[in-house]
Amino acid sequence: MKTPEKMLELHNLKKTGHRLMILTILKESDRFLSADDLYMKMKEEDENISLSTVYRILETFVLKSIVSAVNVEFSKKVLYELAHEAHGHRLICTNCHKVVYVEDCPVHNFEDAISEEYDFDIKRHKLDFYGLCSECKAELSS
Amino acid sequence: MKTPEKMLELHNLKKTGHRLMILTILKESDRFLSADDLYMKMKEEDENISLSTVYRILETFVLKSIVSAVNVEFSKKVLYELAHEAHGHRLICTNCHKVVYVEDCPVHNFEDAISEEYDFDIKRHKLDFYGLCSECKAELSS
DNA sequence: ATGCAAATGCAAATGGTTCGCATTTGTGTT
DNA sequence: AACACAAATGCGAACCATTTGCATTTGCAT
Repeated sequence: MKTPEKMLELHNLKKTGHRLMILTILKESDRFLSADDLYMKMKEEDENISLSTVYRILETFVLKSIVSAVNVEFSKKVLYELAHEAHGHRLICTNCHKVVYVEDCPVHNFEDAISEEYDFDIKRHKLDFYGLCSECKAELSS
Repeated sequence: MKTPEKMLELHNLKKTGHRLMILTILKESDRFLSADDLYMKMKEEDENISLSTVYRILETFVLKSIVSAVNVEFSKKVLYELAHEAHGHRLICTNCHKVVYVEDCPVHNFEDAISEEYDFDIKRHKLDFYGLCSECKAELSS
C-alpha cells in the first residue's frame, strides 16, 4: 500500500502535517472512524487541529477517492476508511466494529440477470455483511 | 398486502388518523420517503400534524417492524418504506429514486463460504443496487 | 359516560456537519 | 533565500435532521 506522502503527491495535494496524520491513522485502523474519532485521536497525540479542518480534509480525500465515506447500521455518523483499490465487500463486527475487507464479489452474475429482468441499468451495488468476528464470537459465548 | 387498519390491529397500536395516513402514503409510494416528505404530503392533504409526531409514529412503526428505516447514498436523511415480509434486495434509481424490491438473494452461498474462511459469524447483510430505471435510462439517453 | 395510558403539538434542545471569514502556511517562482 | 499567492486552517456561528420535555388531547377498555 502507498505511503501517506505518496498518496498526497499522486493527487497534487499539499503535504500538511494534519493530512499526513489523518492518512496514517486511517491506514493503521482496523475499523471505520468518524470525523470526531479522528479529531480525538489527534488531540491525544498533541496534534493541534480543529474539528472543521478534520471535516474539510476528509471532504477533500473523499473527492479524490483516497478515502471512502461509509454509512453503517450502528452509527448515524458518517464513518471513514482508506479507499480500497479493488472491488470487494466488508465483514463488519456488530460487537467490536472491526472490519475485514474481502476482495471478492458474489453478485455480478445476479446483477446482469436482474438488469435484464427489470430493465434497470445497474451501475453499482453496496453489499456489507454484519455479524460477529471470531474474537467477539468466542467472548460472547463464554 | 395488509390494510393499514390490520397492520395497526396486529400490533396493538391505537388507530389514529395520523397513523393510518402515514401507512397509506407509504403503501402507495414507489420510493422511500423521509419524515419531512411525509409531513409535507400530509399537509397537502390538509392533515394537521406536527413533524415531531411524524417522527414518533415512524419510530413506533420501526420498533414494531411495520416500517423499515433505510439509508441511501443520495440522501443523508433517514428514509422510510413499508417493511417487506420476504427477504430481498432493492434496485434504486439514482435519477428518479424509484425503488423496485426483488425477492431474491444471490449471496447466501457466498455468506456461508466467507463465514468459514474468515471465522465470522455473519448474521445478516445489506445489499442494494444503484442504477437507472428503464424510464430514466430512456430519458437520459435522448 | 368515565378514566387513564398513550398520542400529539409546540417549542426548545441536541448532535453531527458545514460555512464565513480572518489568519497562516506550503510551494512554485524569482 | 525571500516573495507571492492560492490553498489550508482555526474559530465560532449557522444549519439541518432528529429528539425531547411538557402541557394538552384522544383512543379505547371498563
